[in-house]
Amino acid sequence: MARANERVAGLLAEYAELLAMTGGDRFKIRSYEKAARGVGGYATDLATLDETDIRKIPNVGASIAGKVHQAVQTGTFPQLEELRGQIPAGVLTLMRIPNLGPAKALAVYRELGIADIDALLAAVENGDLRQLKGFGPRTEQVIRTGIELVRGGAGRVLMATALDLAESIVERLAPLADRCTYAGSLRRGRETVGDIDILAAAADSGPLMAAFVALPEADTVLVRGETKTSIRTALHPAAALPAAGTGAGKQPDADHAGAAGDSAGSTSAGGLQIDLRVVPQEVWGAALQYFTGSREHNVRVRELAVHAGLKLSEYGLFHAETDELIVAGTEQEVYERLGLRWVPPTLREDLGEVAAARNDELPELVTVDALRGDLHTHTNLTDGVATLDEMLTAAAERGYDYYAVTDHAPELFMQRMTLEKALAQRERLAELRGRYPGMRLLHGTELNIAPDGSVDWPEDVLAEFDLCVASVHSHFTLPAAEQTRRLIRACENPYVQIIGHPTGRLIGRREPIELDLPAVFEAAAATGTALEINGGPDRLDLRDEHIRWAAERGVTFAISSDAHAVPQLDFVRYATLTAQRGWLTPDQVLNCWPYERVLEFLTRPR
DNA sequence: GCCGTTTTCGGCCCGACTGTTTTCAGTCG
Repeated sequence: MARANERVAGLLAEYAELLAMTGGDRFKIRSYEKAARGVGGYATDLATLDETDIRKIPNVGASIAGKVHQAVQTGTFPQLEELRGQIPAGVLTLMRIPNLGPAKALAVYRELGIADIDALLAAVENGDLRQLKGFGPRTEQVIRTGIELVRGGAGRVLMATALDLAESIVERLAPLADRCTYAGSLRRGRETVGDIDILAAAADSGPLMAAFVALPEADTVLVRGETKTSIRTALHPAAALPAAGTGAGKQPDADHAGAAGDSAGSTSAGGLQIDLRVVPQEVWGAALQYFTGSREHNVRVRELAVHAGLKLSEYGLFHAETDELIVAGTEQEVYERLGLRWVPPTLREDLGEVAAARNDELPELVTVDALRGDLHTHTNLTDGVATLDEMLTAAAERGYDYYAVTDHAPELFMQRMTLEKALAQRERLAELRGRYPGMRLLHGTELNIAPDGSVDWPEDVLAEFDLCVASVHSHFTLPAAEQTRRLIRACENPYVQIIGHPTGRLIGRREPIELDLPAVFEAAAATGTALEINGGPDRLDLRDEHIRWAAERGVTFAISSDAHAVPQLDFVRYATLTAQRGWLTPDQVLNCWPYERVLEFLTRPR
């Protein structure tokens, strides 16, 4: 089962939002937001803690510890229910619209009775919104485009959220099946998914279907059959925030692939459809291949079958004329009988993988196991919730050969970073070196790229860091030409070795900055500046197709967690899936290299 | 409501931007 931490963090964050709407004390609101981050980022499962231990979580004091304890036991706490009673859940969903915060959400609810996005759009269309104080024509337009952004991803959930849920369900169903796994776009590692497909092999589907509809996640049973059963998870405003995200507030949503659908929160798995299909063990491979997709990939593969006088379906590979079964047991057999190497699921998008499989030219894809270190992480010196020691201990447990701490730099004013703090951290890091004999410790920083492309701190300070990541954290709306110049200049900075989350997008919340991507990729390649693949579940930045473009131009990449808490070190998993979708091999990924080669990359004259 | 090499009160994440203002409120990173 998934940890209680994410669920409870969602409740605390929801309570903070409701407090913000009802005019609560702003420092109290901040406390709940911080507590939500502390709980979500805490390494230990809340379910195993008593109230005394809960108080040891950062930013959790006596009052919140009591509520957390109650929430673990009962799923909620009275003060939350009290506020839920005052504000309809739909009003919270309004806050997913960019530039629409608690004050404006409450205003449209109180003044116009608007409690969902549909009603808000209607009010924009008929001009009602303009009557409200503080709502002018510009606000109207901002809300209109914001609704488009949110709608674009409606009904889809982030890959990380879906993976957690799918793995948890597979774990519970597996004892009843010969084989059980998730398939579909989730297995292909897409950044968001519209539903979850679970496949099981069993002689008797009865017990599996019964267990499936009895899952606590099953709010509604949509279809109940012998071979296929579909459920829908409950809509719940609670998890309206990123599970272990770095900031409370807006909810990430979904991607470009927009589908019409309900307006439920998407970072939560609320309102998500889950299908379970049960097949005989003998056809496992054919069924898994079929239900993994993509549709386009399967069309291409079936085309090959037809040319060979065969036909392929979820039941197996057959002779076209005699209907004689040839193979169906494993995916490998299916692909091989068609003259193909087995195609990794992350490549199955009909983007050249079938031809590559036929010519034995598939890339040896990068894997999580191939990662030797993490080059973008934070601590509680800035906006992380774990100490340096805690992060290092967790990194060592992962078996990393090297690890970089890259806390924020002074120009991100809210983090109150100073040179003194950075230098003190560097000393502390030096003291800790002896404690981790197998892991090289790098002292880095995450710089801010100013609109003109310059970064924090003078050259002599930058020169003393082992590693500088540079990222865009402000001025997201400059024209493309200026943004392009900005990033190229950052690449040209001899002290900047990695560009962090290069496009700055937040899935479903913020569009990428406008860039001439080929120009930036060429600058990165020419200057030997690595581009990051950030594993934050709502970032995944660079994204899959951009990685491929950049790789074609000879760019080197860094697969980074950008962890702000111990559990978030796992975010490299999502970045790695994304890197696979960009066809990357370990040799193209900086942090798959041995330490000596990384050091050479970081220190070579530029 | 949390927190304390300022220890039980008085601070707390600061500054910029934007739209609707006539001096500021809301939102964001």
